[in-house]
This record gives sequence, structure tokens and C-alpha cells, in this order.
Amino acid sequence: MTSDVAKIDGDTPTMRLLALLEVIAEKDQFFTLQGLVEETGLPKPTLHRMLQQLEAAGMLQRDGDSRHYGTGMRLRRLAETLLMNNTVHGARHGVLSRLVEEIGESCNITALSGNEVLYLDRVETSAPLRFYLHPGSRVPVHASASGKLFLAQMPPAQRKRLLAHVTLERFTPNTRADVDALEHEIERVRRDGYAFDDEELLPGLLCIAVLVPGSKGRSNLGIAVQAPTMRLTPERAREFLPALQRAAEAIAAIDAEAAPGNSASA
Amino acid sequence: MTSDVAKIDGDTPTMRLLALLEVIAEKDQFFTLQGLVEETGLPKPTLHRMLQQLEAAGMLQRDGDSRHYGTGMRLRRLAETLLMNNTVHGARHGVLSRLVEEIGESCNITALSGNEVLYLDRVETSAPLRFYLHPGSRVPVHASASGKLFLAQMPPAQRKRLLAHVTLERFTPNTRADVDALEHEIERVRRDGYAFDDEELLPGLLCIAVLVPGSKGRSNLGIAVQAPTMRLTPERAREFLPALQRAAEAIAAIDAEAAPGNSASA
DNA sequence: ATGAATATTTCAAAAAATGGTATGCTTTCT
DNA sequence: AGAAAGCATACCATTTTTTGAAATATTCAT
Repeated sequence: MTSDVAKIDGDTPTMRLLALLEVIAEKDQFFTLQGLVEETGLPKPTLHRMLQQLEAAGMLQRDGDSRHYGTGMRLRRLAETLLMNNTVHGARHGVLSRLVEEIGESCNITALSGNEVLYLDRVETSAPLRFYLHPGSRVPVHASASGKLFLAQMPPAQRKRLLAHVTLERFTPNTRADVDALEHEIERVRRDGYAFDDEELLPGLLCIAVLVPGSKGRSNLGIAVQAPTMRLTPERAREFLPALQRAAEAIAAIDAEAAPGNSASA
Repeated sequence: MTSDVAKIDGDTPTMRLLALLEVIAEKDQFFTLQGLVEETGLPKPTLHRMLQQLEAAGMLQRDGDSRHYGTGMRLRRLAETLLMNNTVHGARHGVLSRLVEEIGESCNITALSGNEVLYLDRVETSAPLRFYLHPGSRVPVHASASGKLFLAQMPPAQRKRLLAHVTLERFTPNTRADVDALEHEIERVRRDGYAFDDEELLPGLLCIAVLVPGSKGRSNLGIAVQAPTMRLTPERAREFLPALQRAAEAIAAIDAEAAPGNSASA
């Protein structure tokens, strides 16, 4: 038989529950306890209890007396409510779309998450030649434009601590793979206010990024343009900076507006 | 500011988590730990742990070193997947099929996701000439009938924020590509209770949509008919309204079929 | 700098989840 | 109809997680 199963192996009950919800969300028809047991590899009594709880909570619904489960109204309403109120993400996405339209290359919004740079959102250019990097993926701090920006604005102690736990892997000849080269580069980034990734992660990929201004000078968001070196040179990339900066400020404005307790209006 | 809050008092960790997700889903702004403490009445360390776990799972996302949380990509994807798949073989799909059979044109169910309209489900007419639009695709809010309905029922502040960050791209001469024209149209839509898309997105495509009634007057679901202008005029489209409305109510009824006598024991 | 507000860690007690095994209910095969 | 098989549900000792008050650390405002 097919082994394309999606075994669940959460470390904690919470993780298991979330993973289970994801499995259930994929279902386009009613499902059974037994089916889930086979699909997830979880013990039957455990799964039974989880489904029972979800049903009691109104998140699932059983098809009559039968043994078929489907999504419940509460779960559907949860999903709808979530998407409906998700205006911050929508607004950010809009800014990103506009930026891509203006400069004609793929752009993304990044955040520092742990020791890595996380792609929060991305809009692709319509040009046929392009790198495919999905939102949700992660790249190392030392080999990405956004990562170097995050490092540059960090207090030295914090940067040192972070770098101590990171392997400076060399991906290409351009990668800043030792601390001295990286610190030197970071110094430059701090002075300039923007960062390049000039084929430091992937050969042929050029990236320029700026920080999204945060509430107190510190920010965890970056915005970046990525393009093949075939189409984009560092010189021309620098011409994108005003547009990038404008987009960054737009995103900062959105976030400030959406942050309760900030000294803005109420 | 007194106790109109939605205290959480789950009996079990699972219940608490689900209730927490619901509270979070309601947020259209970033939120803080402290804010949730006050809103839910849960002890701070407990809540802190829950948020930490959700963040580690990618369900939430923290805005910098700051203390603001927002929804994470995984949570949004979960919601979208759920809404997408939930309909394909479900009762909603049946309603849609019947509607298509009754009026003879392609119909779809839509939802607002972020700042775009998401096609949840679609049933094609059997007529040979037809626009091919798949479920899962997205269209801009300002150039679709459903999108205008969603905008029309939104609180003005939320609509303003959404529109502020959307490019009102002009797809055709009919596109409402500036805010004034759009707001005027939205006013009309709110009055009428239905919306047209009269070749505003694609030349030759006419669309009429109504909202699926939601629980509190607000809904995130729309249902729409789409047809080539060769076959359908706005006048004739209006004749579909009773059938559309009936279908919308049928879908609302399906979604509401959670029996009220199911309060948790315990 | 100082104090106030907030986030995070700690830890022992309490609660819940776990899953092998046992039991009971339904369907299906002969 | 009866028997066998498949599946859902109950049981419960053990393991694991959660809990939340108090303590500590951090950040923010003045």
C-alpha cells in the first residue's frame, strides 16, 4: 500500500492536538477513528480520546450514530473568524505586492526566529526566471541579507551569544563563514542601513534588504528583494532602496496601528 | 471597561487551548500576554506557556523582541486548508451543485482570506463556453462581487485599513480602481444586499453574489454565479437572486447545524 | 538612574494523558 | 440466523504534562 502517511509524533499533547487538527483539516470527506489510527500511527485509545474531546467541544461532529466524523461548526467558525480578522497579514501582503509590482522582482518579509531567518511572506515576480523559496522556510542568519541586518542592530552581547550557537556554514565562495569577516560585514551593514546577500547562500542569487523600523529602534522584521544575478547587479539593486524603504515604513505603520498599548491613537 | 470579557474556563488543557485559539482568532490586531491575561482570566504563567508552545509550533508569531503576538503562518494555513477541503465533498458542495443545476451557470463559494477573496469551492456549468477558475485561486477584493460584499459588511475602520494597503489595480475599464468609486459602489452593495462584478476583473465575465448569513450579522462566506456576458445580462442575473439567496440560507443552515443541546457535561 | 510594569523561570503538587488490555457493539460473511 | 471479524469504547496503573504561586529577570517610562 501507499506509505504517504503523515505520522504524528508530537512531543507534547498540545503538539499532537495541533498536528491532528491539521490532518483533519486536509480531509475532504468524513473520516473514521480507524482511518486516523492508520494514517497517524497514534494508538487507538489515545486518538479516541482526542476525537471525543474535540467532539464534546463542538469542533467535530459525528455523522449520526455512525462512526464517521466531520468538522464541526465551531472549528469552521474558528477558521473563518481567523481569516476574516487577519487584516494585519493582509495589509502587509498588500504592501509587498505593491513593491513587487513597482520594482519587478520577487520580494519577501522576513523575521528573526530563534537563530534563523524566517520567511514570513513572499510575493513572486512574474518574470519567468526565478528562485522558488516558499514562505515558512528558514535560512541562516550569516548568509542572508535580512539576517545580517538583524545581527547588525543587535546589542553586541546578544549577537555574540547567538553566533556562538550557530555554525557559520560556507555555502558559496562568497559566504562570510568566519566570525571576523562576518563582524566586519556587519559593521558595514550598520553604517549603510541596508544589507546585501551577494551570492552568499545560493550561487546566482542576489538579495538586498532593509529593516522595517520598529517601535523602539529595534525591529524584528526585514523586507528584501531577491533576484537572479543575471537580471540584477548590486548597483542596480541599490536603486531599489528608496522603494524598499518606503515599503518598510508602510509596514511599520501598519504594525504600529495594529499594536495595542502603543502611544498611538486608540 | 468591565467584564464583557470572554473568560476562559476550560475543564481540561485541551479545552483551554481551543478556547484560547478562539480568542486569538478574534483579534484583528497584535496582542500581548498581559492583554490575554486580563481578557481570559487565566494565570500568567499558564498563558505564557501556551503562547510559547503555539509559537514554537509556528501557529503564532512574535513581532520582534517586542511582546506582541500575531497569528502564524501555520495557523493561517490550517484555517485555509480546513475551509477549502471542508466543502469539496460536503453538504455545501451539494447545495452548490443544486444551484448550478437550477440556474445553469457556474457557481462558487468564496471566503475572505487576508486581503483577497479565496475560492473555496466551485461547480461548473455544463455549457461549453465557460471561464475556468479553480477552487483555491484568489482574486482581489475590489474587483469581485464577493469581495465587495465582504467589504460592505466590514466595520469602516477595518475596511479602511484593508483598502489602504491594497493596490486597486485596473483590470478592465469597468474596474472600480479608485477609492471613491469603490466606496460608492460598496454603499450601493450594502443597500442592495448583493453585488455585481460586471466585467471588472475579466472582460466578458459577469458575476453576481450574495453573502451567506453568518452568526452575528457578519459572515465570511459568499456565494456567487459567474457567467460570460454573452449568455448573461445584469437584468437576467438579478433573476437568479432568489435562488442564490435560498442557496445561501441552505449553506448557513448547514453551518449552523450544531445542536444547542450539546453543552459539555463535566 | 529609578521605579513600575511586564515577561520568564522555578518547582512541588495536582491533574491529565498514555496505551496495553479487556469489553461491547455492528457489520458482514456463510 | 448464527458466527466471525472489525471496530469503538471502557478500564486503570503508570508516566508525563500541566498548574500556578512565588521568585527572578527583563524592559519601559519617567
